[in-house]
Amino acid sequence: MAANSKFPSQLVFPSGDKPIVTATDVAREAGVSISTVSRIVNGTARVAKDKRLAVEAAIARMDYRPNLQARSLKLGTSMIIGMLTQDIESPFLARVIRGFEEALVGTGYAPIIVSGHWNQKEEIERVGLLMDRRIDGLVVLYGDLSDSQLLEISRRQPVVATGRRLEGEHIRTLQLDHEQGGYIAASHLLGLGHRRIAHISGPPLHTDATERYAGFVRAHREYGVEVDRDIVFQGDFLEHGGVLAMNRLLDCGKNFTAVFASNDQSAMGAHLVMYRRGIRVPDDVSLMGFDDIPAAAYLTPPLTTVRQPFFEIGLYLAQSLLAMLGHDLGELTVPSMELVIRESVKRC
Amino acid sequence: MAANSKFPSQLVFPSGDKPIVTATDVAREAGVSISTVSRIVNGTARVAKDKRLAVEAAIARMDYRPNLQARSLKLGTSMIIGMLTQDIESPFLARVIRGFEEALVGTGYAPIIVSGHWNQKEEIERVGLLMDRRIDGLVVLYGDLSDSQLLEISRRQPVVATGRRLEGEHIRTLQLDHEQGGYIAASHLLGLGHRRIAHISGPPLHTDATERYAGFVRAHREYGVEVDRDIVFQGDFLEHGGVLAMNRLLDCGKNFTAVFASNDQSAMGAHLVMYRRGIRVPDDVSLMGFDDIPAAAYLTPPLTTVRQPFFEIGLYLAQSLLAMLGHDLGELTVPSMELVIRESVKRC
DNA sequence: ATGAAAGCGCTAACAG
DNA sequence: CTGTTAGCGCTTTCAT
Repeated sequence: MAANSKFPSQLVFPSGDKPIVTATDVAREAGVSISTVSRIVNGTARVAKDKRLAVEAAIARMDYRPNLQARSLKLGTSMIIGMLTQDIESPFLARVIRGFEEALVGTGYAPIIVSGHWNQKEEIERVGLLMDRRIDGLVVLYGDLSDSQLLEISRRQPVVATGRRLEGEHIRTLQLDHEQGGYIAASHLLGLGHRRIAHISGPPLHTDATERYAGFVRAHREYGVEVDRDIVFQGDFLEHGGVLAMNRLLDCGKNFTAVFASNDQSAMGAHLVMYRRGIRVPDDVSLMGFDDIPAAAYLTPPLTTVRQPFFEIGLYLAQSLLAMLGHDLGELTVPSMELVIRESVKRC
Repeated sequence: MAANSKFPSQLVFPSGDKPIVTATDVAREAGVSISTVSRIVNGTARVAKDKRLAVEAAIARMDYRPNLQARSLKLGTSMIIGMLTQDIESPFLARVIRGFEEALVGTGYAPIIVSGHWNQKEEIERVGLLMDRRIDGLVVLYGDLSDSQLLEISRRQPVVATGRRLEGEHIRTLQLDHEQGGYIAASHLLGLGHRRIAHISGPPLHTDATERYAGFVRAHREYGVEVDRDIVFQGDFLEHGGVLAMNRLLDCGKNFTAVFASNDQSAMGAHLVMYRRGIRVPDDVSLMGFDDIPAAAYLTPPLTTVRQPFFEIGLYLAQSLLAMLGHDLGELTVPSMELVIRESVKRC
């Protein structure tokens, strides 16, 4: 069997020393036609037992693996899903990706991830590259692409996006209720007796951030307490923005008993500033975050926050996309936010 | 020009409503042959100005984008690089990926990332999937693949791997000097007068971890102080392992003035335990980490640690791989570790 | 049940 | 300078 030790001349050694074997090679080795090989590999039709055995033996012996690119070209489907994320280092985006990835296991689809770095031009370019590879679907995790750009993109392949609400035939969006999240956070503080609550906001154009603030305002209204705009300072959803805002807050001379940071990363920055200035959390001031990133549980004190179900968001996105691709996965449950009480907030 | 409003019948609408246009369509539209289109798109040869203009106009008008899969099939190169990571949520792996990604920008290569979750079986399967897509190169970020498996894989396409040392024609490895890193950490503590230094180790089979410990031991030897094995406890490189180890350490009754955690995540766990038990860092005990993950700078107090240049590691890996793929990028500098002094360690 | 042949979209000889 | 043609590796009619 190992008798034909000389390889057919057309076998190539692309960059390694191991020949790359094609279905044609397997067919020759097994003494059948290439169509038979294909049928066996894909289980597309019945094949006589002896041939099947011969082919399977050849496949194993030669270590044949079908070329997915060729198959894709023929089938008109790449089995790859493009993911546009903003920053692969972001703790919460990473968790969404992880959930998405998890849902894809076993489906044959593989994600290819590109980063846009919150830069519209870059995002467009990267998505273009993805589309050049004929992705079967695209998931857009936040970012600065306009709604109409997204709609246009969805004319090529199904799109699912987070952080916006959008209607379209080949597009699905997931937008959690951030207003409600902000409301939950503020209510918790208000319910514990806090009446002067400072806020570190997010990027002014980021709707997730502005909605959280809106919920913060609504909670105040319900409690009949006025929000003092003098103690809301702008952050940028990053740690450093949190330190800047917290410093300004402390320097403005106004008093307050709690601060609601628009996300955990801002809260971490604020926390550090208070540590530096000898302000104890939560004894001197309570601190509340938003997101529940992995590090939140290991701050000292562990951070009270509103949990966004990132992993489940990833799962949900994958399911929505798969559904548009014709894979039926039954009911989809929309994840919701929930208060995570730890130790950075105390009764006022 | 928009006169021919009826599309050629063979145009298909895969899952969107926008026709997918091929080079053939462009050729027809511009009144030239398909090879001319190819030549213009790739800049492969001189083409008469009028035809070039006509083709470019057609491309713009029809919004043509070459099908990379087809090109790959023809060229025998996919322009995709596979990355096997262990956990996309790991703060340090994410940074390596980011560096890698950065180095790839503009090269035409795109990474596709899969996770192995520190599970050999899973790793093999994912790498197989990657190879089915005929990746042009593979980068292996740590993991449980054996050296011989890696060598075998490198017979198909160039491989670059971290966390081990390995020789092979189509394989390059990057292994930082963790022994030296451990030495740096321990020396810093010893130099500040600490004589009883506890250690939270990493996974016992993880060579990075064992080497760090070896460096820790060497530093002690040089200072002529004995390491007390009773105050080294095993962790797992994760936060929770850090809390478990720290609790055991505190409960064992032995005294110590500093703890060297084998990585920052372990240090975070240990830090939380001390916070809980009212032990002040660094006043009561000094704490030293390893890695310098993003969160390290925002612990309270900010964590003194040994920085691993993850971003640069990513860059380096990309360069090595690109070099094997025939792209000359000049000198490669091997990044080294360095002490990052913050506030979690003080003189004893 | 199986083989021959066409063709997915593209590039690269090879002729003109 | 430009068009014709032969595949890249695969799946899938269409005959047999």
